[in-house]
Amino acid sequence: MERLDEYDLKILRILQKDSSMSTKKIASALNLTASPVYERIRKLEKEGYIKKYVALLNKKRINKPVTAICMVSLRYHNEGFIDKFDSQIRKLSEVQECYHMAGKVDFFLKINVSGLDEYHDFVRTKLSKIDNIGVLESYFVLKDIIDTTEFYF
Amino acid sequence: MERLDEYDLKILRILQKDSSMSTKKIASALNLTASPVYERIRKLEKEGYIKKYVALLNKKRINKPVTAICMVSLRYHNEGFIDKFDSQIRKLSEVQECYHMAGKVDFFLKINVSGLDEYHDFVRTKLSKIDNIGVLESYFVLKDIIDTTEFYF
DNA sequence: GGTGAAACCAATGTGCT
DNA sequence: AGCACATTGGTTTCACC
Repeated sequence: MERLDEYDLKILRILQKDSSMSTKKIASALNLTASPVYERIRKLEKEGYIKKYVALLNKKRINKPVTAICMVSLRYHNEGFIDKFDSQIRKLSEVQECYHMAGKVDFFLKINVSGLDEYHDFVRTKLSKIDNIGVLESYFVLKDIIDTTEFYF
Repeated sequence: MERLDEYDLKILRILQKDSSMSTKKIASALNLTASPVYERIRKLEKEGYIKKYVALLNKKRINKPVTAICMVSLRYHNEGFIDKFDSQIRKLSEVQECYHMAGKVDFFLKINVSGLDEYHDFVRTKLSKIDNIGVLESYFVLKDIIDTTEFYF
């Protein structure tokens, strides 16, 4: 599929809001029958538009109420050091997002923990043990204003 | 999560990795039958551990390859101004995450766009139109190192 | 590309242990 | 709490348009 038509876009918009909707229900929302919707969804999966289906959990309910944003800059910036940071940060399961950035800050991290004690422990025994960290600044989330996985199109 | 036993935790771990797994398949992974697994999943939904089920899309495939992190600080910090920022930022569909922070930076934003032109436009015609913004700093993602919705427990 | 029917199989509900 | 079985209803395929 080289290009998505309006039906495909609508299917993607629905599925990224609620993937538990049945093919039948999506079909009736689009004034189609189940078969073409079923085939389109399969195609969107196969061609990589849909990465995966997941359950989103309530972080407060599962005892990870504290979110921190952490900005990291390395001391040295040759390729080896960046790759080394990459491979070490991937092992830290508290990190939900980590982006390599352009500019003064090298990495943004989003970290979920049960409380400040666990965060302290995370920084002390895990994050700060990674080689070559120059600057490390932590910020705590007071309130989630927007937190979605949807893309607008 | 005092009320959750090891089965519940395993179910949550599976569903946040892949919610398209059938009840039967989850059951056989836990050495159980479908009925108790089905009832546990219902309970986890009803009691708010599971917020929703969604499809995660491939941002490059759907033409939103550029991610920016934006740090915003307000000029004035009385309650009215914070609420006003809150209600105005929610209307901007490019923003996938927005957190109200403790400390020097007031808000972190994650923004997805099709390219730098669209980002320029977003900042010029939408973000900078919000009242009371003091500092606005943008950073661009070079590479996603970790980008998951899973919580580790 | 879409429709509708048929076969198949998972989700769901009940009753037993 | 879990298991087994029955029913409902969604998924998937396919012949036809």
